[in-house]
Amino acid sequence: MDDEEARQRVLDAAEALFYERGLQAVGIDDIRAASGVSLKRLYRCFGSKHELVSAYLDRTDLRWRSALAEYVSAVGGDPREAVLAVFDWLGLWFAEPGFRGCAFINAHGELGEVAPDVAAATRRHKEALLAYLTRLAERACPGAGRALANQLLLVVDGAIVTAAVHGASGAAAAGRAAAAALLDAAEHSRAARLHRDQQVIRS
Amino acid sequence: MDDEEARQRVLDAAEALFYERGLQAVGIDDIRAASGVSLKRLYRCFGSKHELVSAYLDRTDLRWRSALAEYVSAVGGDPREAVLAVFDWLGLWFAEPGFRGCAFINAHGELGEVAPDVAAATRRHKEALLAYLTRLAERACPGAGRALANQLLLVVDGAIVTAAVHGASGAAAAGRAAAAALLDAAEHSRAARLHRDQQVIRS
DNA sequence: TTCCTTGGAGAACGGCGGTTCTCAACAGTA
DNA sequence: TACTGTTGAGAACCGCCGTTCTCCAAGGAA
Repeated sequence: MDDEEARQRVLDAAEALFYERGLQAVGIDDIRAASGVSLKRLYRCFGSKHELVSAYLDRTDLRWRSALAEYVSAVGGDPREAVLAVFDWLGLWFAEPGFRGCAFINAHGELGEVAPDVAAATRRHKEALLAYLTRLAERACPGAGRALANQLLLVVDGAIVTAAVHGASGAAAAGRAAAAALLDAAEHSRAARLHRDQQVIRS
Repeated sequence: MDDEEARQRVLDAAEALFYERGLQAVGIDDIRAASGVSLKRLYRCFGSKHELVSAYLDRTDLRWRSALAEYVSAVGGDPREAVLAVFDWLGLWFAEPGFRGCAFINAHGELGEVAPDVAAATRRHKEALLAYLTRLAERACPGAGRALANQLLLVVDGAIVTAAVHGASGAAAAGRAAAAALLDAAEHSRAARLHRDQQVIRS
C-alpha cells in the first residue's frame, strides 16, 4: 500500500465516521481501525486531525456538488425543470441509507466559529451552492436570478435540515412545490416589469 | 441560595455556554465556574450532563417559541402580515450579538441519532414550530394551511441556517420575500379551486 | 550473512472529561 | 458546649483523546 492509497482509505473511513457520528465523537483511533492504516502513516499523510477534517470537508464538497450538477444536467435543457430537478435529487439523497443531513451544517453547528477552518469551509460550500443555484435561476428567469437563487437556497437548506430531523418523508416534495411557486412568482414579477417598461417606452 | 435559584443559575450558564460552543465542547466544570454553583449541588439538581442538556433544550424551546408568538401576535390581526412577521422577528433574532443559529439544529447536527434525547427534543421543537406555522397559514389561507406551513418551515429553517453560516445579512429578507411569494401562490391556487368548484356547482 | 532503512503495532505521555469522594467549615439544636 | 447534618472546595478516580515514541520484524543492498 503506497501513501496515495492510504490517503484514500483514511479519507473513506473518516468520511463515513465523521458524517455518521460527528467530528468530535470520532477519535483518530477509530479512523485508524476502520481504514487499516497505521497511526504513523496516518500522521505522515495528514499531520493532524484538523487537517483530516479539512480534507474530509473539501472532498465532500466536491463530490456533493458534482453529483447534484450531474443529475440536474441529465434531466435536459429546460431551465425551469432544471431548478425543480434539484429537489428531485435531494429526494433521492434524503432516501439514501445513513442520510444524516448536510455535513457542513452539522460540522458548523457542532464547532461554530470556534473552528475557523470548518466555518470557512462551510461558507465556501454554501457560496458555491448559491452560485450554482444562481446560474440555474438566471437561466429560468433572466434578470431575477440572484434574488430567486437566494430564496431557493433557503428552501434547499431548509429541506435538508427538515429531512435530517424528521426523516426523509415530504421535505423534498415540499421543497419542490415551494420552488415551483417561487419560480412562478419570479416569472410573474418579470412579466410585470417588462410590461411596465414597455409602457414607459410607449409614453 | 436555595436549590431553585441554583437550578436557574446553572441553566443560565449552561444555556450561554452550550449555545456558544456546542454541547461536547463545554465541560461540567465550565458550567460550575460560570454559574458559581458547587459541583455537589449541581449534580443534586441535575443528576448528569445529559439531564442538564435536556433541561437546556426544553427551556430554550419554550422561550424561543413564546418570544416568536409574542412578537407575531403584537403585529395585529391581519393573517398575511402575521406570517410575514415571523421573518421580521427572525431578522431581529439574527442581528442579536452572539446569534449562532438554531440551538436544536446545532445540537442535532453535533450528536445526531446517537443521542436519542437530543434528537427527540429537536423533533418536538420543530413539530411545535410546524404546528404554529400551520395555525398562522391556515388563517391566511384556509384549506391550504398544512401544505403552506410545510413550505414555510423549510424557508424558516433555511433562513436560520443561512444566517448562522453567512452572517445575518439578507437571510431574513430573502425569507420574507419567499414567504410572500408562497402566500401569493397559495392564495391563487385557492381562488382557482374555489372558481372551479363554483363551475362544478353551476353545471 | 550483515547492515541499514522502512514500516507497523502499540505503549507512553500529558491533558481533559464526567463523576464521586474526602474533609474541613458551618448552621442549627439540645 | 457538644452533637448532628449539610455544604462547598477541590482532590481523586477512571477512562479517553491526540500525538509521539519505542521496539521489533521485514526486506533490500553489499
